[in-house]
Amino acid sequence: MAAGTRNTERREDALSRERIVGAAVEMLDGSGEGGLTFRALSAQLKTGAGAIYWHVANKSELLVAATEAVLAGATAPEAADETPQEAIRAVGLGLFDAIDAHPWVGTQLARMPAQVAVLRIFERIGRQLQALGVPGPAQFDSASALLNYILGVAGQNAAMAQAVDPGTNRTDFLASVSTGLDPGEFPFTREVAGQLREHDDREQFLAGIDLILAGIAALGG
Amino acid sequence: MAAGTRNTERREDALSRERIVGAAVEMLDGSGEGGLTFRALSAQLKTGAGAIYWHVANKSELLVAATEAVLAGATAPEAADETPQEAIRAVGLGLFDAIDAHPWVGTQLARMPAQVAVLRIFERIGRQLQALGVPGPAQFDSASALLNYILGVAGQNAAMAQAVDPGTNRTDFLASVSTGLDPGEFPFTREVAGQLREHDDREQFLAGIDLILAGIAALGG
DNA sequence: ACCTGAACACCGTTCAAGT
DNA sequence: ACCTGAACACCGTTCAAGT
Repeated sequence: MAAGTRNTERREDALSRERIVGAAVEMLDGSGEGGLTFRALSAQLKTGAGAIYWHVANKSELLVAATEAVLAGATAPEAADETPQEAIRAVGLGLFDAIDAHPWVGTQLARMPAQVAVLRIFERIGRQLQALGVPGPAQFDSASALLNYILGVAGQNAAMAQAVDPGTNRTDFLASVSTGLDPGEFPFTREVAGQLREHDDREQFLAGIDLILAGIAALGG
Repeated sequence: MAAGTRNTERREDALSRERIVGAAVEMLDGSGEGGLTFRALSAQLKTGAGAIYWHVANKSELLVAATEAVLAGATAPEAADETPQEAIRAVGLGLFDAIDAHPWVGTQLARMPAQVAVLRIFERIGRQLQALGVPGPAQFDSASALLNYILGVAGQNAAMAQAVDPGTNRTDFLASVSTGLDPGEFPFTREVAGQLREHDDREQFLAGIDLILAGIAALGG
């Protein structure tokens, strides 16, 4: 019962769904999507591989649960004094930052449709659009546009994090890719790559949201 | 040398990268992402599993090549009489329809960053924005917003196609999901689900593009 | 140069058997 | 009720050996 001095993992008595999901999140954070294995997971939890299946149906369900676990903490607590636009930006940023910290979440959101976590984002966006006064028929299209944009960014960020090895940063990677492009075929891409230095992914994400919000305002009026 | 009467697959003499990629596309179309296997592929090509590795480095490269092969035919031929907005819509629709026919392409685009196919879309969008007169500093953000939106839709469509079994349609699936949601927690989502009947994915996709284009026009001054 | 196919090092998942 | 761990049916990839 006494805690060991240098023993990091405490010997919790029973296996539980929470412990399994927690360990899965840790493994996903530490070694990426390929790092999560029922063998590695059971080794870390000090059980047999099949024990996990008593608490979790399969790997897909485990990934969904891990995504939920991460996103539960990512949804900001709805400040009362913010405008609908600010609220939408906050929802987006919460997701952006969560995926920045856990890139595998981005892949997961893009893979499974109508996941509860995705529906929750959709719901929050939709309510803010209603508060914003977007007319009924346009609400569906507007919420979908915002959600799809956010999921698109999420997916690209996740893909980038997976492809670029942890040492180098994204900007260097993209810059090197674009330098290799044929100037005749890719003039725009190469020109824009020059602005990569003073470029911030997070700011660009927000700029995109503002663009869509401006469009909603323009068409709704 | 004479063609068999009832023999569907002609016995082409040599294995080649093109034949491999072609067979891979067929298998992906027919049995989805999980259906593409080096064993199944080599069986259909009537060779050993390892033979493929002489023409293709690994499965990841094969998927990229298959995506390129499909998208090569999807890029519309740049009509001369269309406005920049129409051209952007056309690029988007070409991609939308290609992914509708080959859902695995959507997943693939979301998975690998800076794929040539993606850069080609980015380039075409960017050039149309220049033609539209979008000021230099805003071009990068605007092109990124459009690309991320398009990729987001692509990913969601792909996920949907993978999750819903071929028999049922998406609308029924989404409707049944939303009916199961707690009305107190998901009022907007449930309300919007009622509009699902008279809803068209393709039209909603275009509505989103128009929303972003309107935002670009509004912010561009 | 190109192909064969057995072998290697893995997977997710199942299931009899234990406590 | 919960856990164990061997076994099953797969994977992608490699590589000696063939032609």
